[in-house]
Amino acid sequence: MSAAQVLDALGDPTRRAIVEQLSRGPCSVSALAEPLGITVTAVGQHLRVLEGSGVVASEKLGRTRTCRLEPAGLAAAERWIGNCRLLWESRLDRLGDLLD
Amino acid sequence: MSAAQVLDALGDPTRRAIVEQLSRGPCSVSALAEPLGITVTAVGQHLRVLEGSGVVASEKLGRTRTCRLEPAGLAAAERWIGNCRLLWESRLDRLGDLLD
DNA sequence: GTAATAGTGAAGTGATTGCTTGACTATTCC
DNA sequence: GGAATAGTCAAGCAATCACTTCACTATTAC
Repeated sequence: MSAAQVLDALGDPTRRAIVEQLSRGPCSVSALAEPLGITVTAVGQHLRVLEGSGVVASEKLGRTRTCRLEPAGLAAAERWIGNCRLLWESRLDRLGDLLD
Repeated sequence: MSAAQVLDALGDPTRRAIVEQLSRGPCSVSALAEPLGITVTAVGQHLRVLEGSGVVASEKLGRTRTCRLEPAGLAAAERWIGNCRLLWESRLDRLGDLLD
């Protein structure tokens, strides 16, 4: 669940659409595929990436797999981006202090 | 400077390394290329993507181009991820309330 | 002026990737 | 039992992508 894996996973528009859909609630594979206009096979491939990065979790009950968001995965990416931004902004702050 | 463009840009390990380097301070193109072990041409191509997404800004003085981080671009991606996560977490909270 | 430095542009290449089809394996419903 | 449903696996394909080399244009240094 490294930030690198998560950002790799979020670097694709279809996977972002899946994440957006899952943020509104758990979902089956075919329910994810339908609004995207792609096959369930394609969704399965994206899910493998999303699960591998820790952004999504799923479990199969009977013949349907239910997918849900894994907030900790998203949080890892948020921290990476936030850290870069804050590092830079603190530099800006120090520069501001120097100018005062 | 849409979140989609920023996440597309951050979906590549080399571009993330460039962002990490720039978070420690402004940098020339060749100074970015050296630790990465790639050509300045390759860095220039990545910079075009990063600038197009609003994560990086640069200006050319004389013959050297100085690149710096643009915090607003990173913030846009943070907001997108945070929004997905919070939407889902608030659902979890409501579920918790129901169970009480 | 000449030489070295910093970067840009065009073209090519090999690898990756997002997606499809077709065949197959459970599971549920009648 | 048989038919429909939900998903998985293996191959294959077209497009994108990250990177290179080579040629070229400023700018700076001697």
